[in-house]
This record gives sequence, structure tokens and C-alpha cells, in this order.
Amino acid sequence: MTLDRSLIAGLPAFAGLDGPGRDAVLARAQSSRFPKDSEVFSQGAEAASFFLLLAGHIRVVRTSPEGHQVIARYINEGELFGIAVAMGRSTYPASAVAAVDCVVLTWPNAAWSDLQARVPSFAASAYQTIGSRLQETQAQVMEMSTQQVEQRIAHALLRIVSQSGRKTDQGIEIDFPITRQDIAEMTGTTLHTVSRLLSAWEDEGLVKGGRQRVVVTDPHGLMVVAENRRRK
Amino acid sequence: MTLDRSLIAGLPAFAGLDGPGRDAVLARAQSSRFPKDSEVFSQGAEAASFFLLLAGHIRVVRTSPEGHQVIARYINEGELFGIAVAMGRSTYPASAVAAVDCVVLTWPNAAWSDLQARVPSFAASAYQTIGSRLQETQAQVMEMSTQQVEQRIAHALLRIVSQSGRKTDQGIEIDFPITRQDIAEMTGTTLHTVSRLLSAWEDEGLVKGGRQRVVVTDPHGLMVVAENRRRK
DNA sequence: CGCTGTGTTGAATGCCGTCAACGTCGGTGG
DNA sequence: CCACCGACGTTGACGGCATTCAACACAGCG
Repeated sequence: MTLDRSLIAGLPAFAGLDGPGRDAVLARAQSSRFPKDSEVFSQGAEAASFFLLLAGHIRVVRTSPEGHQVIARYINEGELFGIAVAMGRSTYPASAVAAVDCVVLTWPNAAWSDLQARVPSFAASAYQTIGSRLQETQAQVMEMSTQQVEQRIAHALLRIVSQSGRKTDQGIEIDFPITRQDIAEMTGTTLHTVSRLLSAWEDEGLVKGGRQRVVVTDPHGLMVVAENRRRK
Repeated sequence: MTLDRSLIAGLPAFAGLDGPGRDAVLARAQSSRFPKDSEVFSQGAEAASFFLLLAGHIRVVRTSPEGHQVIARYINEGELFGIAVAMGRSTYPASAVAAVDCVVLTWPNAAWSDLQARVPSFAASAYQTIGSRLQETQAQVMEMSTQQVEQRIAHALLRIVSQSGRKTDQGIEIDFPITRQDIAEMTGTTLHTVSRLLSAWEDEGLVKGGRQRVVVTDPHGLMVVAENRRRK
């Protein structure tokens, strides 16, 4: 089936591609649906494909040998992911789990070198994606080295709402289900500490919590917390 | 001046390149010397060039707005660095400082797209470099999330000696000057904690310290510490 | 010979993880 | 429809690890 071009027009991965170029890229792709909590790919598995998220939200999870889980990032609509092939890897370094029902474009790795040659701007977009992930990850290392838990969690929340926020009359809401445990795994802390801090922030009117739900009611106030600028 | 080809034969960045291909790459490069403690490039500066380290050791340092420093990595001989252009960045995200006197190959960014087209395997090597740095950085996030300071420092030392170790009769020595403060900035801790742990390990016969000097005398024993497997 | 950078060590504080208990929501099956 | 159960969330108490504060030792260098 031919994909509706309007679905993918305007995505960064397709920026600067004319109609024929887009078609060349899309011709090799297959669209499929992943229900909530299903795995798109699995850590350590042979990397056979790379992906683009058309709709939904996906979390990328790394599990340590001892069984600790860390959420490396959330993938938003329009982003490439699982591009192990572009990094010269043969296995996926993490697992990708649908945070909600998702629609995903899938390319076989075999298409990569061909696409790279014929549609350079598509490959360039993939490389830039990797570059900005490296940036973000290094920024995260800095955060974990220099900031305390409270600032890290505040930053993490602000990052999520800026990328995946949905405006409501209460404030900006994270538009996928996220548990305290999830936030803990993003920030290298425990769900207890996250819960305590969210409760405290709720008392201060900065956020509003719910079951698998977080609404930032005062982004500016939360920014003050994130930069450790408030009087205690 | 024409570079001696033997200097760069066998580097990963030149793997799979025939003589003419190598020459095409080298023709655009310039070799220069950086004395100890000098900056090859500076965080935030306009990225005008990319580099390859021919000899010496370079540390890549990120400084936060509040002035905290973090050592993102050490560059070893034969590695590409400062390849902002391959990530689509216009400024350097970190500073590069010579840990010892260094010899560096420099390409102007303008050469990038040309080289990418004419010598694809050179570009591929650069992309793979970025890919493995992303990997390593994500592994570091996992470490910082799940392990305590003692294990992190042990891992960091083992990583350094495996990449930049020099065999001596005492054990494996880090072959560039490194302070306790440096180790602290690599692992997100303080020089005090590093000093305490190194002293303790010296008592146990695992390492041997000196001024800006660390020798691992019992790599296997240190590995046991790194994996938290020892009886206290 | 003093100064600066580096390293060591002790003592006190405090952040945050751990342990524990309980509360609440939502789905499921009888 | 209701009872049950598991997942998720909250809160208190405690303790340990690592930072912080402080003082000192030592080496290299001008």
C-alpha cells in the first residue's frame, strides 16, 4: 500500500526532499502498528531494521546485567530511532517499548546503504539525529555529575513537557502515561524520592500529579527549582 | 609538506583506503603541534575544523554555566575528534586540552562534504566514531544511575588503563599525567573521595599512586571491586 | 625559600536511598 | 455489581555513603 505523503511531509527526516526523493525513501518502508507496552525491538537483538515513529510515544530502555533499568530517552512523533545501522552496530543497544499505541515506519537495514547513496539528505538527517542524541546524553552526564536529585528531576520534567507536552487549562500535561518509577529511571533515583518531590511541588502549586499523569502548572516556577535559584 | 604515510597507515579512520584515497584525505590536512595544557579547540567556539590525534593524549572537557567541569573522555592516538561538522553542529560542545604534548592533524570543515563524497569509508569511520561515543556515554549514564562511587571509579580506571595503559614492571600505568581531581571529574565525585579510595586500594595492593600518576598493580582485583563482588 | 598545585586525612553534616506500612485506583472475574 | 487483586502512589523513620569543611603535608618551581 502506498503511504499518504502528507503523513510524512514536514518531518525533519524528509526536509529538503522533493516528491520523487520522498517516494524513493518511502518505497522501501513498511508501516505497522504497535500496541501499548509492546516492544518494537529488543536490547541485544540482531539489528535488522531501522524505524521512524509516525504516531505515539516510545521509550528507549537499557537494562544492566544486574537488572537495573534506565530510560535513555523518549521518542516523539516524527523521529528516527533504532538506527543502529547508521552507527555501524549489528545489535540494538537498548529496547524500544511503545508507551502508548504507536504507528511506526520500518526499513530493512539492507535499504540503508542504497538510500544513503541515492538520498543523501535522508542519511544526513539520521546522522544529525545521532549527533544530537550524543549531545543530549553528554548533557545528562553533566547534570548527574553536578546537580542534585531535585534539579535533575525538575529538568527532566521540563524537557519532557517541552517535547511531549499538551496544553490543558490546568497547565502543560505530559501526553503519555508516565509513572513515578519511569521518572526515577530517567533521573537515576528512586520512585520514593520522585514521589516525595512531586508531592512537595504539588503543595507549592508547581505541578499537579495523578495516576500515571503529570501536569506542570507553573513551568517558570519549576525552572526556578531546576536552576536551584529559589530561597528555601 | 607531505605527510609520511606510515604515520597514518593502520588507523581505523583510514582502514580500507588505498594509497590514492589516503592521499586525497591527507592532501587537505595540516599537521601541527600542541604543547601540554594548550587548547586545540574551545567549548562554544565556532567549529571551523575537525581533527585527528597523531600522538599524545587529549582530554575533552565540558564546563557548565555554573563553572563545574566534567571530563567527557580522553582521546587516544589515532582517534578523530572535534567532528562537530559530522553531527551538523556549528560550535564545539566541549573543549579539547592537550594532556601532554600532542601532534594533531587538522582539516578545514570545508573539506568535509568533499571528502565524504570522494572517500566514503573515511566518512563512515567518522560516523562510527560518533556512534561508539554515544554508546559509551549512554553506558556512563547507566553506571552513574545504578552504581556507587567506588565501582564507578574502579571502572573508570580500568577503562583508562585498557585504552591508554603502559606496561611497567609494577603493573599497568596510565601513560599521561592525571590528577585526583581529573578522576573525580570523570566520575562525578570529589577529589577527596577519589583520594580516600585510592589510598584504601593502595593498602590492599590493588593500585599504586603517585603525583599525577596511577599504576594498577592488580587489574583483576580491581575488576572485582568494580563489579562489587568482594567480601568487605 | 616561599608559593602554588597536588594529595592526604579527620570530623561533621546532610542528602537520599532503604525499609516498611499503608492508601488508592482501575481492571477483572465471579 | 461487587469483591478482589495487582499496580501505582504516599509517607514516615532510619541509616549510610559521600560531600563538605578543615587542617596539614609534600613536591616542584621560580
